[in-house]
Amino acid sequence: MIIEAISEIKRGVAEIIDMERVELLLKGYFENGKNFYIKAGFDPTAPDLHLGHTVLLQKMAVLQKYGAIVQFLIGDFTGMIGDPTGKNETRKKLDKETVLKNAESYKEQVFKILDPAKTEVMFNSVWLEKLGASGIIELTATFNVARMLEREDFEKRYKSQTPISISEFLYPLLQGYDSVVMNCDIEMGGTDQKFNLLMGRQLQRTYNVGKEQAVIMMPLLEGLDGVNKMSKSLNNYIGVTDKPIDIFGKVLSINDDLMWRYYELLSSLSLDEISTCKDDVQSGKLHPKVAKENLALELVTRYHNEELALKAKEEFNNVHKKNELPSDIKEFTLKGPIWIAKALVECKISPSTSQSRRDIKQSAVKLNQEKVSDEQLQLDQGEYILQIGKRKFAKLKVI
RNA sequence: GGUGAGAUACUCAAGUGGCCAACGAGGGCAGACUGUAAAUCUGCUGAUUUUUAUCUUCGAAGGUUCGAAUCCUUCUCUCACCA
Repeated sequence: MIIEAISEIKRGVAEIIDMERVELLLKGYFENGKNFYIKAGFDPTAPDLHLGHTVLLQKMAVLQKYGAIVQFLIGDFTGMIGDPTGKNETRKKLDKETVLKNAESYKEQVFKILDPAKTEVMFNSVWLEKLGASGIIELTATFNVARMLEREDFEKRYKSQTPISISEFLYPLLQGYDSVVMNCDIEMGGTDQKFNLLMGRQLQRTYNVGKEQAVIMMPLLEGLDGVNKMSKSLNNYIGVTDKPIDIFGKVLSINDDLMWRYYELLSSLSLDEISTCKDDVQSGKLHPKVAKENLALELVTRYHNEELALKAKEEFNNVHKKNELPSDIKEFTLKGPIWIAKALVECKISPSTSQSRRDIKQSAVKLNQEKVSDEQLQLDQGEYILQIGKRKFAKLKVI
């Protein structure tokens, strides 16, 4: 029983620090029904969860089955510093109202995966605001600059002469302090969080809370481009609230290598099933597109339902194979006569008339499924379907 | 506090008085080929119905000049060395 649990927990993880502790916690649950706490921090600004987040959430859901209570921490205080991991940018502090609203939105999305009965939502401003200057000084005294600079991204930036602000040094310290206050047993995060995660362990020791958290790190899911990590700002993400057709389409647009990565980290298929599937594709028994469709179906089903998933597949094939139009094109009504380049801008499928002209010149623009070659074209009264490239559509009524 | 170097479009990075809306690379968009995949090839990539034109843009504000990303002054920010 425990052994099965362990192998399920280990699947796909990048690294576990202090595996003995994890095993101990599991043992406590299986033998005495003792629960334990798992902390995971989230940024308060972006309540749009995408599949990159779900890698982590799915793993937490697994742990919930084995006695974990998830401490879902919303970093409303640390959020204003900005995590130095990756990009650096000092953010404005959000007001309470917005934070609470975002939290609600988080819950809505998170509970598609996590068990609400075993989840506590927390805000770190509750204790960090009370910390005060003396508390912060005490905290900073536990660490030295050289150690801080050991951290890979700091080191890189330091060597490449990219500025690092002092406040960024504070971020990992505060995140670590969260662990002290929350008294958590395990903290989870992406591999890019390693330094921050270890900080919690370190500070729990320094502050003598009587335990040192184990750390479970999940790999970062690559975004649709297959290179960068999935993120909202790079616009290479699949959101859990995306429409079925969008999830389906986005999954189909990833390249074949990436598909296996997604299978491994997102699918609920067992590793054996996945490797069989992979073999079949390699031997030509299974078309890679079908394998991709199966994955897409699974994901749409998870975040919507099976019926919608099948519908999305049908729609997708209609649009792209048979060249039909998608079913839910946005509609606009404009006064005519109107210049086509302008109409494209008004329908929000082109950023400027200059861009429209360029697209027309490259015969990327279609009017009622026919290529447009005259960039001066005026549209009179009537209904039209405008299209740029393969993905941008709009329905236009000219009055 | 002192000295020196630097800031160019989404990013990196050329350009040191007119030929600069600004080389090149990456990214992005589009076309061909496909499985709306990848790879590859091609075109485009500030704005505007004055489109072989006009307007705005090379950290900010002024100045010199017929003309400035380029020269001068002040300011802001970054980095390095010294203290």
